[in-house]
Amino acid sequence: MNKTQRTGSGDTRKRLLEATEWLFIEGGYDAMSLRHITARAGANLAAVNYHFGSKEALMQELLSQRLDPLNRDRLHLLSACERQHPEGLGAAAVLGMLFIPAFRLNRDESCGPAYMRLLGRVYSDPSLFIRNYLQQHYRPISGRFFEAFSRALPALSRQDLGLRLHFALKALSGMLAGEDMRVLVTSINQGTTITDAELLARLISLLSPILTAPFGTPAQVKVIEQLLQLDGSTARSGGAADTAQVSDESTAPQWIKEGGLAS
Amino acid sequence: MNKTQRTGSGDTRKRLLEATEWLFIEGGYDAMSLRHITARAGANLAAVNYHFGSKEALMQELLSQRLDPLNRDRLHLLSACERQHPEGLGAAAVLGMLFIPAFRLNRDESCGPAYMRLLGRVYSDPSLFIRNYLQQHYRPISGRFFEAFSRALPALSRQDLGLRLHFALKALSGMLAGEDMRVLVTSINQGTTITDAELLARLISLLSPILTAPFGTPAQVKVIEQLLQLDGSTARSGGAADTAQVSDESTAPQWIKEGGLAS
DNA sequence: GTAGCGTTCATACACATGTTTAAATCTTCG
DNA sequence: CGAAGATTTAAACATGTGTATGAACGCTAC
Repeated sequence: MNKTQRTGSGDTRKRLLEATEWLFIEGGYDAMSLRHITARAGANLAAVNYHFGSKEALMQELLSQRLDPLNRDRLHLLSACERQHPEGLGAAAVLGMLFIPAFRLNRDESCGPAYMRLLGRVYSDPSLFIRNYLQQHYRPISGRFFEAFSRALPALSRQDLGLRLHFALKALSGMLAGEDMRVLVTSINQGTTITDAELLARLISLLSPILTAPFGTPAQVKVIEQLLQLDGSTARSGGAADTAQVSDESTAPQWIKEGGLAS
Repeated sequence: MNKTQRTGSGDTRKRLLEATEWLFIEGGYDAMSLRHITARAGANLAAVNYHFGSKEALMQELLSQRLDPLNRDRLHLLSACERQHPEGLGAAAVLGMLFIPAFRLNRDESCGPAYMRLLGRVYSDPSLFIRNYLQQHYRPISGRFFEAFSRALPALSRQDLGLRLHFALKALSGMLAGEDMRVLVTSINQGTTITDAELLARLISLLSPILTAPFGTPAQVKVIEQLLQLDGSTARSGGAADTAQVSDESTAPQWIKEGGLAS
């Protein structure tokens, strides 16, 4: 389909892709206009439609370049690990297979200047086009990993597992997209940067409880039920009713102490 | 400032607000144009600017109507509970103070048709206007709850706590915004709907480990380090190198078994 | 009835978006 | 050189957006 495309200065294509990547990382798909892209790339407005055909085709090219190697590596790593451990993998290990290739690629300069943030944007972008692209191009890999998680957590129903996975990945992409990675990297002992491996271990530590934590006990449910059934009189009356209303919540302390992790 | 505004048919204002709420829930702030709003409300295009002054003012009015009571209830509930339990609250309890008012308001028909989804949209909308509004109107309450969490989890540094809270709330808003609440409500024992209290208990069960889970052990970090340092040769070479490469990962099984939760 | 006022309406403005066109320019090779 | 083809350019198009204007409508009170 594509001709050789190797004449003249020729790097306009590359510059357009670079500018697109930056602007997408910074603001997402909708906030990234062709005029911004071409201005940043030092190219003419029509260049995008000449070299790629449309804005969506340009974005598709970028996503393909960035995401295809990632998913290929993920599948390879997962398959290889499963082959090597027929006794089964734990949920944390499967999470590792999902993240380790991303961290590997993040080290290559060839894979973009801020690979993690790019990934975060991709997974959390609200644009219909991006969501459709992901749904189409990620079906095989997501199914593959779902099966792996399902084997690692046989006690969970498939619906429950889907819910928890969705929950975990939403948290992750929201984190990757923002500036928060920096915080995650340099936090805790303030100032000292941590290695990729430590960062990865932290991520897995935060995410795997989402997959494995048991649901609330009947006792907790009962306490919450009582808290819920107190009509929200604070909203209507003034402030005097506060103490009177809350004195009804005298059944709470057991749960509050039971569920809490005081120092 | 506002006049009594009580003449003629007069319900245009209300219809505009209702249409705005629906369209915001369905697509977010940017996807919601004045022409869509007015068409859905059966009003003229100019009606928004006549009754509210601008699109942003209209949205601000909606957010104020929906969010102000929520935050007032949250603050009241937290203060009352703290007063009643001077020995301190657990992290799960503070999470409860954050969510219980939302569930209470969700029962009122007067607070909109899909209060939870509205909340999810508000917290996850990428529009600059919405984010600024939240940052301005939520500073007191977020600071207040941060202190409560900080007291409940004194072992965590403030940076660490901020990170984990951000993480947890990203997961939550991503979940609320989608259709996934339905799944959460009707899942597990397929078909049987669960009560609000059970749902709330599940949410807290999923979120509180994010706040309390310890970070990865040095042993895990070491395994991950080794997995990371294998160059991603799968990306470059063909498929024959797979088994050879992965045979280097023979140090993994300890961690994989240690970290996993096999049936 | 008619003046006044709140409300609705059709319309236009200024701007931003993705896309297209045709001319101008550059590069390459016979 | 000079023709052919690839690339760049400026300009326009069609559409969508929030906002503003001035005329028309409907009701109330004098």
